[in-house]
Amino acid sequence: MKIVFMGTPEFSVSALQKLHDEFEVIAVYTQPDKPVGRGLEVKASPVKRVAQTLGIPVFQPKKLTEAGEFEKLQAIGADIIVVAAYGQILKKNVLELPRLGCVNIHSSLLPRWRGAAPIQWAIMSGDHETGITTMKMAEKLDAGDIYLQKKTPINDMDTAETMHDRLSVIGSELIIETVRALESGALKSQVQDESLVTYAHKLTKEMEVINPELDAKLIDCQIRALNPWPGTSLILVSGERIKVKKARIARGVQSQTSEVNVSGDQVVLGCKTGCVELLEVQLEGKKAMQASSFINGLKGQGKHLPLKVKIS
RNA sequence: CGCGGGGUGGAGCAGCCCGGUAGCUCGUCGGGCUCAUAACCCGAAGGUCGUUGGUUCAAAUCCAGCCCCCGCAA
Repeated sequence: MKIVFMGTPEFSVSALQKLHDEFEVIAVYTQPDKPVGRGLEVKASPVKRVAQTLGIPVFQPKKLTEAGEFEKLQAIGADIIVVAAYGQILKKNVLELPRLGCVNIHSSLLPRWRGAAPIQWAIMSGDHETGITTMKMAEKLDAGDIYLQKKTPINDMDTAETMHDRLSVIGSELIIETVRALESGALKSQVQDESLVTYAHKLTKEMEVINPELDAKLIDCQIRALNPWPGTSLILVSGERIKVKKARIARGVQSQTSEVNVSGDQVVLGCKTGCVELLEVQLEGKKAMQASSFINGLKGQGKHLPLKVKIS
């Protein structure tokens, strides 16, 4: 069983490792190294770094459709191609190349949340569960026939990060099952119900700003969905930006809408309905800190509550 | 050479420009007040001021190098 693996971010790493343990991964495709982070250092993708330690040949075409790339892939001679957040669209010729086809690991319960940010959108929308889908890839993005699915609940304190980590592991397990079943020819696929399709479009920086004139419930979902990236921020009337790293729905407290206040030992943001308790915040250039520490710091500087939040 | 902020008792900050006495808001410990308290009052412990070197009679403070943390942008 010869596998070509295509993936790029951290999410794909555990799948690659498991596939390497169970089968023969003969090549890895990942996005080209690019300048990233402070100082714009050129960095290899997480998948590339792991592939190299495993001694698997790495290919990084800028575009899989470039001249000569298809022939290279063809020459590798895979039985199956496994794709996990690779970051490139595969054309028909590639999809039809391997004997057992191209299989994708997608982190949602398709047909819900096709697209680039399924984990985040599931949390943002207040879904109570999400999961992993493996599917036979089609030309249309995330629209292929479903092989296997596995659910996992979204709990009150789950963030995109905790879900990402859990789903990454589930994904690696499910892809093993899927490949095994495909190998034995015992796997049936199921067409997606187009009437249930929703799209999880790409996240943007603009989504990080908290609008205090929304329900506390929605703001809580936003904070958990956008953690750790792009994060969520309160923009104060004074122009200061306060990143909210951790929060939860507050109970039994009140605060004026769009104001940050202290109620008992809680630091709360008044929303349209209800309040959100701020647990961990971060100022520009500062480390994340407990909300109570933040309040201590304010007092030390002679600043006073409440803090007014800019309404967007 | 992408732009920028920061490292000061357990936490968060001020002090640095204009070198010379360690400050503020909390926390901790002891005592007091109170029917009581996360409130109030009194007191105490706890800091090689990131690190190395330089300037100086004197450096948290000025200068140079190094280490670490973080925001923006990508």
